[in-house]
Amino acid sequence: MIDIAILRTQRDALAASLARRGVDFDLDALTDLDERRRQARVRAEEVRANQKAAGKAIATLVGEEKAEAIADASQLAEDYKALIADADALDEQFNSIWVQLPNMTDPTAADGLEEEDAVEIRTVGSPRIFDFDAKDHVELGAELGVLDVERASKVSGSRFGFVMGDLAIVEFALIRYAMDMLMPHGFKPMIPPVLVRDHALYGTGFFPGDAEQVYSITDDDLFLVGTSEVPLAAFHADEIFDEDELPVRYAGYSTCFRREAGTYGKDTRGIFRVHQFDKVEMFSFVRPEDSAAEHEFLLAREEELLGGLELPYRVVNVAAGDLGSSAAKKYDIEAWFPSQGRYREVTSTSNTTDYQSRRLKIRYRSESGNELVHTLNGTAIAVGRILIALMENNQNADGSVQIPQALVRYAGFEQLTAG
RNA sequence: GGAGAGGUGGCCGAGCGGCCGAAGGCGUUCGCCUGCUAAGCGAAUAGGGGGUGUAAGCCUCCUCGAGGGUUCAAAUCCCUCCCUCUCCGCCA
Repeated sequence: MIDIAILRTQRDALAASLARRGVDFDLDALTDLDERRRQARVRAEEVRANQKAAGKAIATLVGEEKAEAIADASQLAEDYKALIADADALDEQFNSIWVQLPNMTDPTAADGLEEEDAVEIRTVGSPRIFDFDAKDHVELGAELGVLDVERASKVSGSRFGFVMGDLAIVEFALIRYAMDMLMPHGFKPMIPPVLVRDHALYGTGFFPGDAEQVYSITDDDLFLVGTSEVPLAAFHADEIFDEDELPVRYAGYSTCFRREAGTYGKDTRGIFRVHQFDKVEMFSFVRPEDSAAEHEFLLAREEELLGGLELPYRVVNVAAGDLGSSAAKKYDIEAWFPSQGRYREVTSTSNTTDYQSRRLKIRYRSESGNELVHTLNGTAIAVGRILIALMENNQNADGSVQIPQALVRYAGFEQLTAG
């Protein structure tokens, strides 16, 4: 949710921001509604103030005077009820529209509406040229006996996988690798709940917009998170930090659940796009003036992690129209996937400015009063896709897979081999 | 799943129809004092919306878990829901 003051004082900037996202909103109607709701509120409050004053006087009166005063106050109470109902209805009408507005777009976010409009910032490493027929991760995994998607579909349907044996150990290695890399930078390891209540999803901007991507446990009014960003952000809901506590950084490890509604026929092979995967997610709470730098900082951590795994990748600045509702700016890192012959997203880091903190009421005490913090998130390790990238990029002609040096100390072996 | 207790400001904790947005304590901040960062003294100290003002400020409304209700008046009474804790049962 963005600041309502922006509608009143920076309407042109808001209109420009929406235009860059390709979102169409009738701001004139919204401004009109905003004015009417405030007027209604003032009318109701005037009557309420009179009613309260009258009520206080009653306590000091007796007999007929008292009876008369009660009758008068009674009328005021009735009037107030009608007026406040009016004001509340207008508020509700306004808010239902307002929460749908996406975050203000950062001027440095790339122009364009589509995924393809992302602007490449840099490429690191280069795709490997194979002197043998490279296999994809499904084939490699099956032959090595470390990945089974066929049985997964028997058990759970499409878009699931069993990660097995040494490949499972590589996941554990990746997690520890990520934590060891992040902890020195002040990230606290967290294992959050993956079932959350709806306020956490509203607070992070996934509801109402992206509700169709979220698994719901209707019997208990709980929802499975698609990223630990959700519980990590909501962790500090309704709290006020002391300024010197900031920045607060977390590295959350959790399973992530996504319905992938509307992606039929897209990335259907293997575990590239699945309903369930594990991820280490970075999350930061910072002062507003620090968020742009923090965003670069998170990107730097992502590059450090990927670079350490020796994977070829490129960094892109995501187009305004492809940002999602809560991000003002977003960088994706795309690693090279040999079987697809192209770069695909493996991490994503967003500066959500005060969009989430406003909804979650996360503030800090500053000299000029309490202010909303800025929140940012970024993928440290999306396990499934990294496992694919490692297998496909580091495969040998005999179907074995080389483990990057940085992981060997955690995994305890240097290769994935059959048998 | 069964039985009970409770949800009040940064924290603890009183209040149980009107003088309560809320005693008292702790903490924090500012000032004073004391020949050292201790004690003591004084003051300030919840969040949010709206109006007005260049601003400091002033006015006003809402919030004592959430939402309804009773009443001229609700933290206080009634209803529904949520959450936490204790005991029992079950369980990784």
